Amino acid sequence: MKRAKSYGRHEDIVLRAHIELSRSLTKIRSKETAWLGDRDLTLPQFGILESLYHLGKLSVGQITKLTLSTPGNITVVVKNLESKGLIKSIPSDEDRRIKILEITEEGSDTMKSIFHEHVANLTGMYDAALNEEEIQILSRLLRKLEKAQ
Amino acid sequence: MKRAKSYGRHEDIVLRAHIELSRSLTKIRSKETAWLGDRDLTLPQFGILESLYHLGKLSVGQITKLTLSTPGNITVVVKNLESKGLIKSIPSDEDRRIKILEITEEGSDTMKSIFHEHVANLTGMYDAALNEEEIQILSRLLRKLEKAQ
DNA sequence: ATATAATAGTACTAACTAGTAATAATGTCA
DNA sequence: TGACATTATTACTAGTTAGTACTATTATAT
Repeated sequence: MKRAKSYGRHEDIVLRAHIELSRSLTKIRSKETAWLGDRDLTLPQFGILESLYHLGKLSVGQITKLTLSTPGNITVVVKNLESKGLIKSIPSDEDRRIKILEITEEGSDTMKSIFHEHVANLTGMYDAALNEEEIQILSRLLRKLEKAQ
Repeated sequence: MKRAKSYGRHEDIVLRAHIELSRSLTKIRSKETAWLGDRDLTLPQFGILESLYHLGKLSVGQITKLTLSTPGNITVVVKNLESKGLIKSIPSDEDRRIKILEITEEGSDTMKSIFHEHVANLTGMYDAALNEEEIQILSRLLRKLEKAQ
C-alpha cells in the first residue's frame, strides 16, 4: 500500500514488515479457506478438528489455548462441528465444569482423507516462493516475534 | 503445537513455519484489536479508514483490492463506518455503478489522534523481538512469499 | 471440624460484526 | 440490441466478544 506520509525511518520499515506479514497470511489463508470450503469446512473448524485429530481428547479450555482463541468462540465452532457429526463431547467426571471433546470416527476419516493434501497444498505455496533455508530463517524470526508478545 | 505425526521432513519444516506465521500475526492482531476496541474501532474498520486517510477518495472496488477483501465485505464494514460518521459516500457521476468513499473531518480527526500511537505500539512489538536488520530480512522473505501467491 | 464467604476457573448465551455466494444494476462492445 | 463484463448490494452463514452463570477451591470464622 502506497503511503502518502512517513512516520519515521525505522517506523516505516516496521510498518512495511507488518503489512507484508498481514498480506502474505491473508493470501495463503484465502486459498486454504477456498480449498476447505469445497470440503465443507471452515478454517476455525479445521483448526479444532486438527487439534483433536493429532492430540486426542481435549477440553474447551485446552483448545482455546492451542488455537489462541476465546472460550465463547470455541463453544460456537464446536457446536457447528458437533452438528456435522465430526466431533463429540463428554462431560468430565472429575470436574463438572469441564467438557471433554473428542473427534468421531467420521471426523477422523475426514481428516485422514484431506490432511495429507492440505499439507501438500501448503508446502507448494511456500516452496513456490522460498527455498528450505529461507523457510527456516523465516520460521526462526517469526518464532522470536511470536514469543516476544 | 506438538504434533504426534510427521508428514515428511521438509513438510514438517513448512508446517512449523506456517504455524509461526499464523501465531505471530494472531498475537499481534489481538493486541491491536484490544487497543482499537478501546477507541471504538474494529481492525477491518481501521483498515478502511486508514486507506481513505492516507490515499484520499477511493471506490469500494479499490478498497477491496487494497485490503485483499471482497466487495460484499467492504459494503458491510463501510455501512458501520458511515453510521459512526467517520466516512461518507458519494455516487460517481461518470459511472453510476461506482460509489466513491471519503473520510469525514471527524474520521480524519480520529486518525490524526490515534495513528501515531498505533504506529508506536506496532513498532514496540517488533522491536521487542527483532533488531532492524532482522525486521528487514523478515520483510523481504514475507514479500517473496506474498508475491508468489 | 464445619459452615460460609470470597475468589478463581470453565464454558455458555446473546448481540454484533464480518465473510461469502448469489443477485441486481449499470456499462461496454460486437 | 443482445451478450458479456464490471461494480456493488442483499441475504445467509459463521465467527467473535463481552457479559453471565455455574462449579470448584481456598480462606476465614465459629
